[in-house]
Amino acid sequence: MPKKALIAMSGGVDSSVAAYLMKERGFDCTGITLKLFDRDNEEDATEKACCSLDDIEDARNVCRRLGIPYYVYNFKDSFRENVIARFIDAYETGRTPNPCIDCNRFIKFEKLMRRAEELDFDCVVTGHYATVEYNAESGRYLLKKSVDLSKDQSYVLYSLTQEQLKKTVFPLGEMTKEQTRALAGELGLINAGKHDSQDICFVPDGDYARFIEEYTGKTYPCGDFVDENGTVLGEHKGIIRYTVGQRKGLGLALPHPMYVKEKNLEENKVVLCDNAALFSKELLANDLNLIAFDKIEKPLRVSARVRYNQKEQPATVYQLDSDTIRVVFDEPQRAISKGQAVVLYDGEYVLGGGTIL
RNA sequence: GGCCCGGUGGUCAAGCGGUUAAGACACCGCCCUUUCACGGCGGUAACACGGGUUCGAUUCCCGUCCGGGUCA
Repeated sequence: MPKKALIAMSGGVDSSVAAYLMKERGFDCTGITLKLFDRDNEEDATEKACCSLDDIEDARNVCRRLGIPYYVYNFKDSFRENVIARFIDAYETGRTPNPCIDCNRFIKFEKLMRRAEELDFDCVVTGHYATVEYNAESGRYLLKKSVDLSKDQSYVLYSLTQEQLKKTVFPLGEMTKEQTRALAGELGLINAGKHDSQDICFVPDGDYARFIEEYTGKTYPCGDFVDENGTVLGEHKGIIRYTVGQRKGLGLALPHPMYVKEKNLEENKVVLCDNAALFSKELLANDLNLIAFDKIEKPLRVSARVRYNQKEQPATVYQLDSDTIRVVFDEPQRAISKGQAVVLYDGEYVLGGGTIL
């Protein structure tokens, strides 16, 4: 009796090849696409974002070619609740969310995984570039970077629990992106040349601030840009439009480039500074999820990232309580932003991570 | 009203009798990127106006207009 695999397919190359690989490995595969939201204007839905009709047609096409069943699951409600609402809330409270992490945490590996269990699937499969490895010694499932470090997505998967990792397969973890595309080409998959997704999937034009305003029907008032002394430098266009470390879009002509240092919600002010003032040495994070062990008993040396595309930085981690850690970097880090994730690594392994406070 | 100073791209700001009229910041595009950002590369864009002087005026002179300062 072959194991049953549920393949989460976006319509892109990666998950399509993942489906193929699982089939090759002898799994009884079923492809599905999550319908996460409705597009307002379908014409706008370029290949940049998922969930368009084209993407569903591509996924369906691939499944037909692979000879596996295909379904579309409607997860719009939970996506709205767990991803979009949290995304908006974060911006409204002065943080900078990472919706991809929430989508993995609450949708793909939570809601979808539960659905898969109900339907007696043995595992959930995605096209992420990362690897799950069982460690017999510790009896734990470990999350590891993909061999293609340039495409590694372990950062956005740090929230996976042992139960989730146990039932997760990432068939692309040992492949490079080039190999994936080449294989898709050999197989004649319709999306072999389709470009990678980017931007926030539910904000296809990249203007997330406009999305929030349209979605909520609110407008976010203008306020002052001030320097670190409180001197007014200009007017900002609504506090949701800025994130710590941001330079572009300020619209200010000053002698030097200026960056967002922090956002003051109470006074609706955005504080600016020069690049050097953006660095800080430590942070607190909650939403702690540890993968490699249950808790951090004593100060732990790690390398850590505070943003998706960042080189890891040496640091020491202290666990403060079951949900909170303190991370002290050896060298000050630039633009640590509330709402982004710190992810802790030991070499190729993800130890865990949390949401920056 | 008199006197003085200044008016160069969106902003700031070089320069000067003959230049492709710098640069910075902003803006736009591309690249990077399954978040937001950072970053890299490239791009659009200016001599207030009217007269002179000169072979030639952004540059010198004179007016006009507009700022700022100052003096009864």
